[in-house]
Amino acid sequence: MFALVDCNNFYASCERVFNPALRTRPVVVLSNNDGCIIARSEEAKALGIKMGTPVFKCRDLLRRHKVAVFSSNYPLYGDMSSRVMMTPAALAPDIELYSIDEAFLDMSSFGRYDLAEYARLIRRTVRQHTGIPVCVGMAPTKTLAKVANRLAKKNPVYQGVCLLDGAELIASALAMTKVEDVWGIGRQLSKLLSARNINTAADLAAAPVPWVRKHLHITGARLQAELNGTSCLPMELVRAAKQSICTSRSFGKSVTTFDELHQAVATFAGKCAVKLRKEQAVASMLTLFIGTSPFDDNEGARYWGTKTISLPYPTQDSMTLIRAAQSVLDVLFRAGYAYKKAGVIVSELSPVALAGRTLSLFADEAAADSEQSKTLMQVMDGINERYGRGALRLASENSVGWKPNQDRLSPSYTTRWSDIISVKG
DNA sequence: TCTGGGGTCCTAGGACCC
DNA sequence: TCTGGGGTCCTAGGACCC
Repeated sequence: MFALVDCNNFYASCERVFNPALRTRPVVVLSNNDGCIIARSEEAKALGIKMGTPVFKCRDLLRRHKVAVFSSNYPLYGDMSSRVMMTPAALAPDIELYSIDEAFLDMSSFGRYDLAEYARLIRRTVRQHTGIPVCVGMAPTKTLAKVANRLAKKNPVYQGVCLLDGAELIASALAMTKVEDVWGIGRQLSKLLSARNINTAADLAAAPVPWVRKHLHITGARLQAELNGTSCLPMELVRAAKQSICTSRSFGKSVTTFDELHQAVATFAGKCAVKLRKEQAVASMLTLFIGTSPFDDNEGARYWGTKTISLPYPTQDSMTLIRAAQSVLDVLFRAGYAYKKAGVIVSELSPVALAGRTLSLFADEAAADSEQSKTLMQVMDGINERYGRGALRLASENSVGWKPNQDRLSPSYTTRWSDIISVKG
């Protein structure tokens, strides 16, 4: 058996924990740059606000119903996530942290327990320890645990806990679940399926296996088996090493000058370097992309440029990565456009422990970050760890011209002393 | 005026190897 | 008449997840 513990309306719930006055108000949280709505409390959902709606399209509705609107506060959500996960981690032998607000638990050794009662214990304890409401779904496969969790969320009769532990229960759960709500079935596949009159999870479970294998490929075949009770997706107890790391942002206002774009690109490359060091990895490739708004009606005003280069050697050094990104910008930049977004991706990652083993073909070229670079980066990370992000940065990292909008940011209640003090004051 | 960010996996086809 | 077998790597594109 697998359990899926999934936080309810996670970002909105995080905002509520430290602001009880919000408990009776609809709450929404915005994407970076305050563009779209990406989290909604139940009340906000009831107002008909859809996931991903651009704020400017529902500004009136938000005002009319006195919806509390927040910029996204990732330091807060990330920290709350790790607090939430401590409880299920303590209550089950194995946990897979699946996303910021979800975890799978291995319940296979709980044969002698009342599983529904245990699920209620998990739910109650998370709520008590963190203030975050969660739902728990349990079933013989991960995909069915997802189905169970969804039912627990949607239907109040479950009171936040749904256990699917028999053929009949599973069959009726599948019949109640639309195929597009199944984990792994997105917009395109559900279109394909409905054209074949496959409309519920039960229909998909019963569809001819060769047809599923042909049109939904190996992932779809696995999914179908999971719906039929055969577990194909094992617990993944250690997070796999990252294959790529991306830092990208939309800009608060259009950027037209090379200098401002240059600073943005340097900042993103610098952030990628920090993430690389945190991951204890080095990168061999770097991709830069820059672009205008894709929503501009004037097609001549649109531009999207992207280019990937090999780095001189696998590196996690901020200066090397920033210089590389800037050299790509020299190639991609076109004057006369109103840039709205840029990003840096580092890829071909390998563990830092392996770096430096490969020598350069040309003896006089460096093949890895120097000892000096390593020490310098260590000092920089240490200072920023102690005095806060951005306390020490390279001169080219600058956010004056392109800073994303973040007008409705809540305090970082759990990670920043200065924010708490200002709240009190 | 105004539209997110960060990831993964799979397939198909071409090109190549011995 | 008849023309091998077994692979890898790379890339672009598509689909999905939260």
